[in-house]
Amino acid sequence: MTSFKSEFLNIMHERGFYNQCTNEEGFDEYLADCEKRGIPAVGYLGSDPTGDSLHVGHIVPLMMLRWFQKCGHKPLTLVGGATARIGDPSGKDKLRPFLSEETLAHNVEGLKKSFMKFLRFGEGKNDALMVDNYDWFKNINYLEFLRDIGTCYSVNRMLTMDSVKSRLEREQPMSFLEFNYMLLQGYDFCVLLQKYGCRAQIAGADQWGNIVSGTELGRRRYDMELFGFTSPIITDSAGKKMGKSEGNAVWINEDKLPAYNYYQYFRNIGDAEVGKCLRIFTDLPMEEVRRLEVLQDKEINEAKKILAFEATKICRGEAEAKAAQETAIQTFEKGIAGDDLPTATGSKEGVGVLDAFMALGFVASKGEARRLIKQAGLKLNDKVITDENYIITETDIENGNIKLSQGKKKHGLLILR
RNA sequence: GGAGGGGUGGCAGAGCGGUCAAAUGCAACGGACUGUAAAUCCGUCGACUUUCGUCUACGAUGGUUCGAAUCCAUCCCCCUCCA
Repeated sequence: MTSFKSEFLNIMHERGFYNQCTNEEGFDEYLADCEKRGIPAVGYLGSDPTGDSLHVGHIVPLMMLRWFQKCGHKPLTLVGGATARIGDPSGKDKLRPFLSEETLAHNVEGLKKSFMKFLRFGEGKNDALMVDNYDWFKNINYLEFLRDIGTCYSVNRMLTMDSVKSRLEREQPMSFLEFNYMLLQGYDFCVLLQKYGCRAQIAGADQWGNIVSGTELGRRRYDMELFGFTSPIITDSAGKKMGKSEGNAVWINEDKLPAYNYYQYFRNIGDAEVGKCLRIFTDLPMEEVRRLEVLQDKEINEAKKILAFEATKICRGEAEAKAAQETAIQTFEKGIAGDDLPTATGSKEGVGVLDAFMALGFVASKGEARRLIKQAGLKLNDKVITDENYIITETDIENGNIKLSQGKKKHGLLILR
């Protein structure tokens, strides 16, 4: 096993966060030196506010930053207010739609909330700081920018960057606007270097090109070595990106997804993913991870519960995680309905089954509910519903609840009032 | 500015006057098997009512026709090449 001098890189390697580094030895030396002298190294993670919450796919670099902080270093979280106005061409075939000012402002707030779940912000020497690149880009002078920064970039080189090259190869259009994206991100890095002494950028593997853009600019323009460090893109055993549940993204912010659903996402993870997820999505010590990931067959469910609980705890807090877990145990193991299940309300006069499932949001239309009934996919208090015209009334209350289920995994409560 | 190509359901992508609610693939969902896993098999996959049926939908608006996603006109948007 490779051994690094710095605690941070050792952890990254051991937990499966390590994908690629611009200069492994140099970065290791730098970090080890900081750690030894008790001076925090400064590293940043950038994210464009193209949505109003991050989802599990974004957690990987966030967790890296979390460990970075735990190792005594100082994380910066950059919100790409400016870069979101451009659109990162990496991995995209099309120009992104422009976002309105209101949407951007709303998204920035959402992003900040997401960040705060994973890092400790404040004024202390290794507390995290939030910055927005719109602050330095909004008043930038185009001519100066071109002369200062543009001279450091060779178009020949830019054309070889993957984000650009793949577009050209697939004969997809790329606007000049997007072409400039890497200059902005490169410039960000250097601004943070000058303002905060930031020498490291941490991100997902898809950001490699943009990171290199920054390290090269740092060397050319400021004669400073910057480090880039990326995580692998986390995929499931089928090779698909993780982070979708029931066709929807698994959001970090609670207003986008209840803790119970968040918990269930991890509870339902594939066997093959358990070890990987324990390393990446939880803070559990490695001895514990190693113990859990070797569990087989039914026992692996215990590992999944711990994974789900620990992951939910980080993102939603311990109380929420406990409530979610309790509800899951009640619902799935004891067969009675837990309190944290999604609920819908209906009239005391009685509610048609089709409407009840609509109200819970389990089905998008009555037609869909009918189909599911034909397929024996809907249940009322664990009994398969066969009559689509059935009216649910108070006589259906069992154990104090009316439990509605779709398939085996989606459960909800109906409250009559 | 000139020439050409294109805009179809969550995505990809057929259809090119009726038999089109629209092939096929992916995704998604339900069932069987299981462990709230994976793989596999079966089924479903616009809306309303389910029995017939009705309505909305193939960039937008008009038109031709008994009948249009399919033809025509105008407009909007996208792409490629040339200048």
